[in-house]
Amino acid sequence: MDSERYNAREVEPKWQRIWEDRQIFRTGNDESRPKYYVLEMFPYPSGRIHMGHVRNYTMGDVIARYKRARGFDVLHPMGWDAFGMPAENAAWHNKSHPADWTYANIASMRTQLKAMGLSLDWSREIATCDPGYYKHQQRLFLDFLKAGLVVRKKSKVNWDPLDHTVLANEQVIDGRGWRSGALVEQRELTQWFFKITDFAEDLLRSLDDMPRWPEKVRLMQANWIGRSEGLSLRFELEPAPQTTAREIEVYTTRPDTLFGAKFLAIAADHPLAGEIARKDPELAAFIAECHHGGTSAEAIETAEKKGYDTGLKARHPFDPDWHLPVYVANFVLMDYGTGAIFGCPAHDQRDLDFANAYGLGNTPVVCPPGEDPSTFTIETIAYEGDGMLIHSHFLDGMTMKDAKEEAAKRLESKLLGNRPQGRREVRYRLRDWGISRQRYWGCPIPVIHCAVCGAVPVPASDLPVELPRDMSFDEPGNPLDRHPTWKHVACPACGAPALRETDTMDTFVDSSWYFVRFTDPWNTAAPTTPSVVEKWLPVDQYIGGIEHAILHLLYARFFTRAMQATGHVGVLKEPFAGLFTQGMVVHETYRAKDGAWLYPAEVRFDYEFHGSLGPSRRAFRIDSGEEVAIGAIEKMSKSKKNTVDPDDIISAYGADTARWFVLSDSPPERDVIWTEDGVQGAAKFVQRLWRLMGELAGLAAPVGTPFPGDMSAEAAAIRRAVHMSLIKVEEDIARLRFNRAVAQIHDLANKLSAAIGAIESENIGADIRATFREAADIMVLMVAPMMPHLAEECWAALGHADLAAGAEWPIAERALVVEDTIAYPVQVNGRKRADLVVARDAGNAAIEAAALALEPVRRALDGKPVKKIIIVPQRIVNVVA
RNA sequence: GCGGACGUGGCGAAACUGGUAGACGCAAGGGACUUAAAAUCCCUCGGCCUUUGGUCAUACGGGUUCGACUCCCGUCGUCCGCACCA
Repeated sequence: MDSERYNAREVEPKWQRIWEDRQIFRTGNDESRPKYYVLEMFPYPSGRIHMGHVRNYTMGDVIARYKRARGFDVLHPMGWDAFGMPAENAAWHNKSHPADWTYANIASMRTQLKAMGLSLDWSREIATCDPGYYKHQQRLFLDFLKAGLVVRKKSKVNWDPLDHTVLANEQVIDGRGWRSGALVEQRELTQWFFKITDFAEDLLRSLDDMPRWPEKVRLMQANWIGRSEGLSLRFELEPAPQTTAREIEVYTTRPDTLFGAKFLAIAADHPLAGEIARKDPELAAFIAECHHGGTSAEAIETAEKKGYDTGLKARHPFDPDWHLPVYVANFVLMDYGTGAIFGCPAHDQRDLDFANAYGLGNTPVVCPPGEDPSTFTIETIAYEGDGMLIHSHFLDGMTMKDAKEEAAKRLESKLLGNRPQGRREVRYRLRDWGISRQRYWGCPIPVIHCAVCGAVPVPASDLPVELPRDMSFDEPGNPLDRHPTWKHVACPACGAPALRETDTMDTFVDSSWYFVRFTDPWNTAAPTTPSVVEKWLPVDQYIGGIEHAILHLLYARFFTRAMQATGHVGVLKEPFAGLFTQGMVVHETYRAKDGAWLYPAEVRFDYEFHGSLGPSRRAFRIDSGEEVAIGAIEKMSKSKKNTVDPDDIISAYGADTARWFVLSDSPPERDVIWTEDGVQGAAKFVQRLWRLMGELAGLAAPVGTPFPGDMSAEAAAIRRAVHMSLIKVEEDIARLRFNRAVAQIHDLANKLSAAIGAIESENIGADIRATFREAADIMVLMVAPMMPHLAEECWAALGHADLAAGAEWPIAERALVVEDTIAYPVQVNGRKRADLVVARDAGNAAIEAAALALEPVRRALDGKPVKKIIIVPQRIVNVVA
């Protein structure tokens, strides 16, 4: 028998070359087969792929190859998210140019990806740093500008003092820059914004219509958009010397609690606070103090509620003689609502904390169910739930909902200064997307600033505004701004000397439309070809990390809408019909006595036994023998040295082994633990499958042999197992449950090995030979999406002249898996006691009689009378005694 | 604080719509082959007991049901997101 080992190192490049020569993964734009667009989030070209990429791209590739086999016209492209700060940092450290650094990284990562055997259409490759790409992005910017979707406004921005750049709110995590980790400062700058808030309602509402997105992601986006329905309400101020202002506008979602109001509070940044502070140094000092408060989670958590009494008095809207004090308070935010609130201590914890600190008291106006309104009081814990209105005049006895409605209605029809005093309003937490970045390595914003004409768009014919090549990166700040000539241009409108915008776009802009560009990357005249976009979008299956649940995915959803509004996309709205967020690749950490982290390759393991406690595992340094602490299993990171380089795995075991392993152990949405044992297990299975297919090739009938008329029971049983596996693997791949598909294939391999073992005679029947032919072919085609190289090699060994990658998916014969007997587990009082095999068409009476006749059932019944017998067809029999 | 997810052998896990808990794999132990090793093949592998059987067991405590890993209530723990959003 052929005992040759499968040599992935030789075989894999061979098939990769053949695939490439025959261009079988090229996708045209004018086929009529049903389309399927698979996309994995494109990588940042850091220089090396990591295991996370391997997992991500393998999953997408399995789907792409499977869908191709099922007759779909599959689009599966790849590109590079190539702008961003690491290139500039590298330029600064190594004196290399960001473009050179980036393109060199792309070249080496492309080689690595190709070694994985991914079925990608490389003819559509794009890099966002390529002028041929960002030219179109600038065009989109200008079209958005014309459509009113871009605005320039002065605003307070999050300034990252380490990266010298502006960050979007989404990029500030716990008060720190998402990349640098530096404490973010507030600065006032004039910035370009995309008006994502114009689409807030639609972005929120459409989430309900995205069944193939994880619930978790939709929820995160909904929370982020943060819709609230409330009332804008103006309080009249008593005349006072501090200010000429006659009113304060607050925003509230709880107009039902107006009769519980004890104070008004405005933000430290509120214009009125600023006005009063000019004449009131004590208030000025208080405002300054508010600004110094940290924005970190801990700082907010522990921050005391503090306020400053302005001395102003506001009139209660339902009782002009009722005056409320007006405070400046540290817990009121200027950038939400109107920057002012009314405080109802009994029903808002923050207000209660504040009221208790300043002795303002509280009046409960909502009585929880089951409480006695006459005795219900609030001390230190506010009641924020539903209930019945009390102490509230005309609202008394109403539910919260009715009271909100009634209060809103009255305030809408009540006039203050010729305008309704209250106005219903929907507010969002979502802010406009600030895209200006003070960096070199990004897409230039195509605008020229003219002293006379203002901000003038660069004419479309002048695009792209290209980044200058001759740069220096030895100082902090924006290199483009320091360039001696680049920014000096003539105003396109009046011809006078003018200055280019030197800010570049947030790199999230680049990734907000790349999936659209992939549909027709050859169009040099326009960003998209709408008819082609129509054909391919939406992406049928998008796969990437959960870390992009909010930022990237929300921006891309916005962009699709904005592109639709500007005619670059047709009727489509949602870019990603199906979203899958895969888990991370994690690994144990190892730490020496001196605290140094060690690579997995520097450690060996021993097992010790402690009786029933099970084995314990210890780790030792290979070089010194010193014992090493086995640490937590964590996301692979260079700093903790718990990384495994895909290149090493591929050269040691082959791409198929790596692919098989990342698919096999854990459900794809969960983290997978990378272990050396696991990889070896995968490698062993590669060899085992190769041997098994070799054995079957020797026993199987030639390709194309029909089944004989007479099939033995053995042959029928094998066919049943094969087709059962096929059905399950189809279901599992369709639902992205790759770990189950892997288990199923293992199982079938076990069964086929057993079948071969059971057949020892020299003269194997024609039925068995034909069955083995079918079994081997189906097995190989099922494995092909996951281990494509091994599949090709087996396919050829099995006598096929064509490519497995081009073969059609086998047709599962469902009739085969139906058995003519059914094995029922028989329970007595819900506890399994016996098995019962009956004919498929046996009636209930026959099943009951047979079940009661079983010896273990009689024993379990122990003479007790049977109350009833439950028979669930095809499932179970339960005898209730 | 608010919202969400999760909790099953030594480990990763599986279990369909409420129907045989632990498929499949890893690790481990025993055996075969071998001068030896690797590779390969076979057997065992949740706990306990009086072991052709019984009993307990899906974080813990209750409930619904003929039947619960699955549904409901409560407790504990872990992880994730948001966070003074009025």
